[in-house]
Amino acid sequence: MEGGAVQAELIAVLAAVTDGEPRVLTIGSGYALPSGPLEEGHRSLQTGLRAWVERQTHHPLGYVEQLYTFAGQLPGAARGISISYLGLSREAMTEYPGAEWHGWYEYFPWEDARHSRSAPYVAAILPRLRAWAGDDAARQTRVEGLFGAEGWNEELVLQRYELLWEAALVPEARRPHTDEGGTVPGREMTHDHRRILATAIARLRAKIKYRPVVFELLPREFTMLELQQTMEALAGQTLHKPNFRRLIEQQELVEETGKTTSGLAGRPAKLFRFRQAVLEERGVSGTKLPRVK
Amino acid sequence: MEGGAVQAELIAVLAAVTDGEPRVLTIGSGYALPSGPLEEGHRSLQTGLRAWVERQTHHPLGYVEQLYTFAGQLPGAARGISISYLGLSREAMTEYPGAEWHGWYEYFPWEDARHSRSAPYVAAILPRLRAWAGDDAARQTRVEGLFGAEGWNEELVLQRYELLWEAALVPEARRPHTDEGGTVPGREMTHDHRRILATAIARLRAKIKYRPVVFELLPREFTMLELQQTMEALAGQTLHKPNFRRLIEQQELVEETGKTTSGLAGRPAKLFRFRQAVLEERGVSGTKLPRVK
DNA sequence: CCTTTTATACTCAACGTGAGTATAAATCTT
DNA sequence: AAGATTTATACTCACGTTGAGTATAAAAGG
Repeated sequence: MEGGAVQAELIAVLAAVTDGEPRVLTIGSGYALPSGPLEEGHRSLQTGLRAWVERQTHHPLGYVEQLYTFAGQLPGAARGISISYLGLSREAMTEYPGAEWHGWYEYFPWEDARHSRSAPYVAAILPRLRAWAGDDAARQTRVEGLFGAEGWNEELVLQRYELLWEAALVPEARRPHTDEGGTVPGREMTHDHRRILATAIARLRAKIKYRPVVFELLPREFTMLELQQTMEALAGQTLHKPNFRRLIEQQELVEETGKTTSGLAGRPAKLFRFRQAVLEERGVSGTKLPRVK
Repeated sequence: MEGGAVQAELIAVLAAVTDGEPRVLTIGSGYALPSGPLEEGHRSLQTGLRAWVERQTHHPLGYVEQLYTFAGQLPGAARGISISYLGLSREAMTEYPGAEWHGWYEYFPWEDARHSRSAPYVAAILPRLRAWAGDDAARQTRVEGLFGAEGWNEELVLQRYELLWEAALVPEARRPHTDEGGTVPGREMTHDHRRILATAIARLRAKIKYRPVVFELLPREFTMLELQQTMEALAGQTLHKPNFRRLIEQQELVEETGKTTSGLAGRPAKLFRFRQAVLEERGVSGTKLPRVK
């Protein structure tokens, strides 16, 4: 056979939102993402991925989309290809030993800008990045653009992580694995898994704005506040309540169920469900080009 | 070694726009995309891709982004993984034997909606799709949503191709390779290559709206009309001239060079170039969420 | 009964977008 | 050379979307 055959590793980022916290399913005490090699029996890449996730976590896999493929070091020192996926789940519960859900801001504390929760982390990171940048104008532009005061862009999760890697401020960037000079707060992961998680968060933050995927994370019936808080958890940003409501309504994404909540403090909230039509109707797409005729 | 090792095929869609036509670089008389297996010597996937494209077409590879990875049938009957890429090029010229540029609407004639050029193709396709859909409501919804009269969405290139495949209206869907019942106009390609091209077109049509990638396709200096016609060629749509101009100006993507065209009919046009700052700066991202504070 | 809490409705200015019109400055035609 | 043609560029106006803030409704809690 010509050309070198390689191992193909399948890696899953399975996300859920519970109690207003976005979580990710991990193995190895939060140190790794569910993953395993593509095997002969797998009829497709997604089939293989599902098999591995269910074997390692006993958690079913619903909505799935591909993230990225890259060549890298695989477990076992072999060179191979890693193919990563993002999955969305409604519940973050598991009894299976070894499988744990972790809040994803444990891994990226600087990414949770709700009520300036990330402010202290950013404040601690910035001087270290500036020191690293020194007189290099290109580095300065990147540092200020990604972590600087004006205009935090919540979609640039991966770029921020990669900048911290380049500046050797995350443990994964240290070879050999020393803590000399110190690193930045945030849970570490094996291999490239934290980078893959960053890619997943970035993708999800971008996607919720133009495709109705939040639905995959919510129960069938929910209140406006639950919907908003789920979005806020993902985006790491607080949203303007009346305008959020208006946005959802004018897009006709949801419909009333007729039921309301009860037993909680405050006025009862109407329960909504997503309109089935939306899930079928493809398209959407906000064109940004001034078409004619 | 545990787990089955597989072949990894790298496939490139290299696009350029010349004379108002978007073109794609092919081998095998327009029947295939440049491609080849990942080899031991390749330091990364992109390195491997570049090697193959240059070997097969002698064309250099500039801007490149990953498209999609899937498991499929590789040339030589082996099972393996295909990793596809989109590349952008400024010129569509090559002297190398076997390498040819082809207008991408040769492969998807129904996708060129400039001045209703695709209208006759759509008119021919629709009744055949409707016949295929029959009484199936789900099929009808898809047919009308993708090819129907109201609201042609130019980003759904892949979905339209896949629908034609399902309806067995493209030759690639016929096994064995017969023309019974007839197919729809449009150049055929080997394996999944036409599907990959569809993915590339869809990606590019989506991306030009929120990232300054057209620049990779234009010479360093260009007129507003050249910029507009390049966008129109990609989108397969005609655009409103004054509004297009306003859009470009208000986004501050370009700056005047001071020079103008000459020798051509009509009033001389100012020459523009892309602002260097844009290429660096840009986190861009138009948030669609009503953030607060 | 009044306070607190949460839900929901409404207002208004600023801005972006769709559509169309008007004017400027070249070349082309006869 | 004059007028027609072509292309470039500037301007207008209505309308819908968005950002920001305010007002009212309906429950639970003390």
